[in-house]
Amino acid sequence: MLEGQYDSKKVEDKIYKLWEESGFFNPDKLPARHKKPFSIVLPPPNVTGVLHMGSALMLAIEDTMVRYERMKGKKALWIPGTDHASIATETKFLKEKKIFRNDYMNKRDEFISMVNEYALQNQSQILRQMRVMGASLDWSRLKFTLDKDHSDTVTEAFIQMHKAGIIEMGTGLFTIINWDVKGQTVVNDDEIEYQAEKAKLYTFRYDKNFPILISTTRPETKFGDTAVAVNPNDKRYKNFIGKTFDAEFLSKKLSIKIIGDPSVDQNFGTGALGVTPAHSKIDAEMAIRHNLPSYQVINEYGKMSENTSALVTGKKTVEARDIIVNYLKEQNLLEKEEIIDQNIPRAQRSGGIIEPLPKRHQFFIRVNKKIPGKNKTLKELMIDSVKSGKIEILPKRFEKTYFNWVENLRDWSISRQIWYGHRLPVWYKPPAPEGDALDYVVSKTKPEGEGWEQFSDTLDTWFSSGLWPFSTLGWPNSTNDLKQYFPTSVLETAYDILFFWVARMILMSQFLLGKVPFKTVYLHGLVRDEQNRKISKSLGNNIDPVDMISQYGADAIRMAMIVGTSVGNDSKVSMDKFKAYRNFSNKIWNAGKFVLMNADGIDITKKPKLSKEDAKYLVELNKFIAKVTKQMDSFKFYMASEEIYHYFWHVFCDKIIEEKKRDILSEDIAKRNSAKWLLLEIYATCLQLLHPFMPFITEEIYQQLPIKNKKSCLIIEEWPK
RNA sequence: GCACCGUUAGCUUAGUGGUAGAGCGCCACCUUGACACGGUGGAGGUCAGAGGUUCAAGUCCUCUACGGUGCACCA
Repeated sequence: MLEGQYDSKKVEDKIYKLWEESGFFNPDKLPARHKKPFSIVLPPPNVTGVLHMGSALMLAIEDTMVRYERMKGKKALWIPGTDHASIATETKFLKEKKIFRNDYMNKRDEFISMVNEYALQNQSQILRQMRVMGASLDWSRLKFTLDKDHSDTVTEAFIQMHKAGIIEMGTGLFTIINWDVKGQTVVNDDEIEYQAEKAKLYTFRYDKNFPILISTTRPETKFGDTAVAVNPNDKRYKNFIGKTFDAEFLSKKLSIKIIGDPSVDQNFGTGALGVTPAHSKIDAEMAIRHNLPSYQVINEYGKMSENTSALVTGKKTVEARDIIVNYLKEQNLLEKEEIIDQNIPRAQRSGGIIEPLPKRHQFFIRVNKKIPGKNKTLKELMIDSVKSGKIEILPKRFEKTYFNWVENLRDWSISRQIWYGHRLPVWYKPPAPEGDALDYVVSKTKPEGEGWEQFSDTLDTWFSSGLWPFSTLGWPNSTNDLKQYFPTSVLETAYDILFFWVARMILMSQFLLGKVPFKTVYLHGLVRDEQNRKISKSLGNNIDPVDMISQYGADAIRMAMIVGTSVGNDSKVSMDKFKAYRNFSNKIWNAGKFVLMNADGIDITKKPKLSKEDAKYLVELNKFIAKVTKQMDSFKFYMASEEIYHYFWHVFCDKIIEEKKRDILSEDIAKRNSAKWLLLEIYATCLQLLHPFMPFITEEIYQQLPIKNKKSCLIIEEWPK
């Protein structure tokens, strides 16, 4: 019997165990009425740490969807997993343990097993937290991105894409990559964050005989200049175009060709810019257009190479800059020095400066290359997937953002110089020759013969994540799961990984399976605190969901996160909100006490003749069910949850129960039975409606309801009609 | 520079053309036999500003202000 106040601590573990033992999280074990498949893959949390409020929100929304669809009679599958998150995990590991990877130069395996151990520790905690949230995940299908299965999938995908020419090795000299000096790896365009800073724009000439003044914020790169570019329409410079001048910059001899290129802005600086093909993407593109040579002058440690001047060789770039500026001043070559606004690029993970430089033997996914046999590029496929309506993004406005991003997409650099991750299935015979040319073989296993070695680079972590929706279902094998559950029904995730992840999954799925990976993308927002600040450790406003759950109960936390959180919008959490839904849990409990107290001798399956008033309440209930169902079907969980809250508390408890108290004490047996039946009926219905949102308490009470022939668990009870 | 979003009660927000709604908080009263993690009642809004469309605008259009986000540029 229900008694006292609701105590979530006594209930939650017990109920979760009951569910796990029932087996119903696994769709194969659901009763026969569950036929039509419904599937979601859980965005696998990074094994970098424990779950945060954002993950809690994600679990709450997805579990609500899955439980709802399961009750509606769907064969509901929700696949759990975790992500090794190569770059994030390795960076965090090094930082936390104060380890330098260089100390393990010849002990790669040892290093990896250390990171892996760290990852697995986090993983086990994350999996526990998911259970604490009440997530109805099918644990029998649990995956990890470094599992053998998934790793094989990654290799297979690489091989297929390479075979089709969609993965290619870049030509080092003119392939300028974003080099993270601190993290010692290549990063992709979208792994860079720009920071607005004041910078000095220097206007000077290379030497006193050079005819043109150029402007730059980075004089130290000028050792690599092979041209000066001007706008072809610029009258000031028209006559110089096509001529080549010898120059001496500090002690370094340069040969500078004057080129006309329409990309040059006449109004910026002097309207003439030194072209440094090795240290700027735009300059490299110009170099290709104008057939210019390219010389690297900054190395991978962010220091000046020997190919510069003895004055600066070996110095860090900023030190070199000072030396150069002083030299220019002394030689009277510096014309002007002005402060301008500039965006300094930094690596998102390590915080290190990004140094654009050329790098050999890097692999790229070509997004603008026609796919053999399809006559379309990856970019076009990505756009078509959404434009055709095969994928719907909620809220709709993110479709525009998506198109905008895809249209501006450049080739995806997938080689990373870190160790924790999927190693490229690429083999070569060391030593690699000088220059770009390299004989290599792409293969699952070491090729026949002597001397083969595997590339030391690993793949961008998003390459692996991009395969997740079908890798988890068994691709490349044609499994039952793949046949039944792919494309998945809904992909639910935070909007800040729309590009990183969602777009990549669409890319991969379109190329490898020729299908979209999911039908609906439901994007949720960021979780903020009461003061509208982003929740982060550095702000000290970090809220631990597990902590909150032990204080207020998982159901309360889930409701607090869902009510008022409409699709795509940021949400706020506060203790007040948690408390409010903890109180609601208790209200449900106490109402249950009252209903059960008066349910003696009532058989809910046998509707008695209802009083006029009670019949009216029943009609209202049915209208209410229809309304809530409609909201659930259109992903308006924030609305449905609030409606049920309101109906339960302010209609059922405040109005109906209070009124029926009289009838229950009435002399009139018919009136009494009508009232008692009505209360039990509405109460049981509310438990069902509330179950997707507040699974623990509703299940706990359901187990005690005096209903004949009820299901073994509320989780497989039918959604009310 | 381009784009997107937001601006409704003290706070969080719903409301996708027809008389301003909810939750929390606040105030007053009530220890009534489910519940004080409760009940009853109540105060509180010129829907950011200006203009327009319409019989009718929080809702559609234009502009402005403020706040936020994304992308691009970054010589």
